[in-house]
Amino acid sequence: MVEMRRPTMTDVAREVGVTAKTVSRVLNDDGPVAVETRERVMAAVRRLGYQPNLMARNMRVGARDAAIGLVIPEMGNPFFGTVAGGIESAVRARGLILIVGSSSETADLELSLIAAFLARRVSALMIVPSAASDHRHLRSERAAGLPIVFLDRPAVGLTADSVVSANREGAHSGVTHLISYGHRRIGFVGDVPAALYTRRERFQGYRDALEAAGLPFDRTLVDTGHDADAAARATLRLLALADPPTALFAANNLASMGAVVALAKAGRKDVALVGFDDLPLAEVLDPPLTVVAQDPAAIGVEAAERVLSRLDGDRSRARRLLVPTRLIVRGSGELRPPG
Amino acid sequence: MVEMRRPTMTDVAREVGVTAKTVSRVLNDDGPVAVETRERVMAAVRRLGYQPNLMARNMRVGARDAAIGLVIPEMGNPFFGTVAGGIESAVRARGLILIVGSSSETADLELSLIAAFLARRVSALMIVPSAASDHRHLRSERAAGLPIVFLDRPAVGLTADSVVSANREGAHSGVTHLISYGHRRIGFVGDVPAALYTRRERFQGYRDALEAAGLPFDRTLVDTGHDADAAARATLRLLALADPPTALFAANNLASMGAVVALAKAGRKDVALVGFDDLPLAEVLDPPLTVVAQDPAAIGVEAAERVLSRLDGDRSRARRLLVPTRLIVRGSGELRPPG
DNA sequence: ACAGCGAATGTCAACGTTGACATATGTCAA
DNA sequence: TTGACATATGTCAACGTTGACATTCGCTGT
Repeated sequence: MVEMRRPTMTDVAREVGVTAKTVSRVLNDDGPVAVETRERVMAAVRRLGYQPNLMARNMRVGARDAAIGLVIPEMGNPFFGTVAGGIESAVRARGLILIVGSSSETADLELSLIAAFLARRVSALMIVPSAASDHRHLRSERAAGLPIVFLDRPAVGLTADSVVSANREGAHSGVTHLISYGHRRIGFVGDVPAALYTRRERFQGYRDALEAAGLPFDRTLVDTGHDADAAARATLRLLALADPPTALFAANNLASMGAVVALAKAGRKDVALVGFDDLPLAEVLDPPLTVVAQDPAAIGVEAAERVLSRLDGDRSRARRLLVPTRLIVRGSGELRPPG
Repeated sequence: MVEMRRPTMTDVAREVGVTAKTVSRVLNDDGPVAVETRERVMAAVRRLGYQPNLMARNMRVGARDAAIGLVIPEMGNPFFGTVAGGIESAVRARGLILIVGSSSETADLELSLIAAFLARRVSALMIVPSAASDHRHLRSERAAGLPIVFLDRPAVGLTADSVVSANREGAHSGVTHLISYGHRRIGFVGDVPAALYTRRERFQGYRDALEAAGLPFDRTLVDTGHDADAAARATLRLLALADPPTALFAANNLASMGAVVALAKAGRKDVALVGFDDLPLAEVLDPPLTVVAQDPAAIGVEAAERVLSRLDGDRSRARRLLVPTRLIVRGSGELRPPG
């Protein structure tokens, strides 16, 4: 099998006996072309398996690629997958295509992904920033008119649109819910402190709720796990305290999974639990898991619409959009403290 | 704020007082450049915020884009998300970037995504085919040397590499497991028949297992649900039969979720269940869910390695790679039939 | 003193496509 | 018959980059 060079417009043109420009006219429905010529061109296109070269086209017309670059921390996490799905469905009608890269939650990879996207002249950037990243370097791009929207977490060092969950409010409502069922010692299981925006916001919501109820903040009730296993261990440490919590607030989906597993394995069906972010099968757990549900698809859709309106020339100032959360009451958050 | 034109190599060159070629040499570490010139060029690059234009570069050098196009049915489904994650991690070291599009399980969208990828001159295609698609149109690309690998489901009308789960074997082992616990009437809950490769294979594994055990095949025990809700309804229909199954085999993750939910809501903890594809939290369900686990990350990694070796010039004939499944015994599949 | 050489840089064309403009042919009204 | 005009096509250059080749300069060895 001979390795064939891919046909160009010129090849098609030669085949038909016209110039490349005529082929271009046919393919772009530009200018007048005789019906018969059009047909012969299309036939040659099919016969040769011609595929237009978007790189050359974009370069010639000085246009950016009809693609949107998306940076997420991990592909496997269904939260981000659903966000990406929301974006895709929202931009599809515009003929835009999504380029996705995962940063593994590192600033380095995030940076090189962004560079890769910029080198491909994407039409817009959508970024879920990793913990330690800084976005000052994007200022010149923003000045050049590139739409940049941040998702789930806001930009650092750059004024730009962002679409995030109502983290603080959501955490506040979840913790307040536990308090309303009589709990006074409520554990917090979340990500590594400080670094991550969502963790900070949700933690603040937790503290606000305690304070609003006149409950003391006890730092021994706060523990950390960056994945489900670590969260499970953190949960067990909290339960082993001399004066243990009667309820837990898990600040993200992995923390929730860890807490659920730890409670189940320890046979502790008496400990109340509210998770941030919904989980599949939460309703059939024992007890069914009460959660503060986010709406990842809506985050994606809203962010995509922000991008589209920027592409349409919206020059209004950058906005932060809060996507509301919803408390879903299922059982685990309505257990009362013993005694 | 003035909308700035993005700087080109020529702009950088003018700034430094050299020609574009010298800037090119600096940026590509090509040919000799005086240390001082190099430094001044780099300074100008930073000052202007110059980003190389990959489209122009690729066109000039006649190279394909260092990107891989991936078509999956849905972004939100964690199975495909994990597959994509596996691919990404495997190709990252090669500096390749992933372009993902979702076909929503339709042949039309799949086709237009593939066209979009080809127009961008991706270095390789990775495709999870949708139900009704045909891949004859890719023959010329394959002949031109483009690596094309199919995942989860094989190609139709095209000889190409594919990486799929050991569906038939896995289903066989799951059903055989149920049989070994004394079940003789085993229900099958899966996708819409016929169309989908995975459904066909798993169904065949189910039938093979019955036959190997000398059990009759009863078509009334086979029902269909294309999503979790539909699968839940299918499960309830099966349980309502005059002579109902004592065990169920759920042929994919959504079917499993539907079956789990239906059994839980109906309070039927006596019905045995084995699911195909693992679920998060399966271990803490009541009873814990026994599954035939796939390894989506491994599918992604294997497929990516296939692509990389093809890119490295491997011209051996197309292979189908089976990624083994693993029976994870947790409880739901070890319930014995009543009586 | 000078050929010979390597280092540093420049010139030019080309990748595939399309915008701007030019040309050729046919049609129709005056 | 002329010219005005629309239709159909062609020519040329340019997008930003880099390969091939040319030029300039200072240095070395003889």
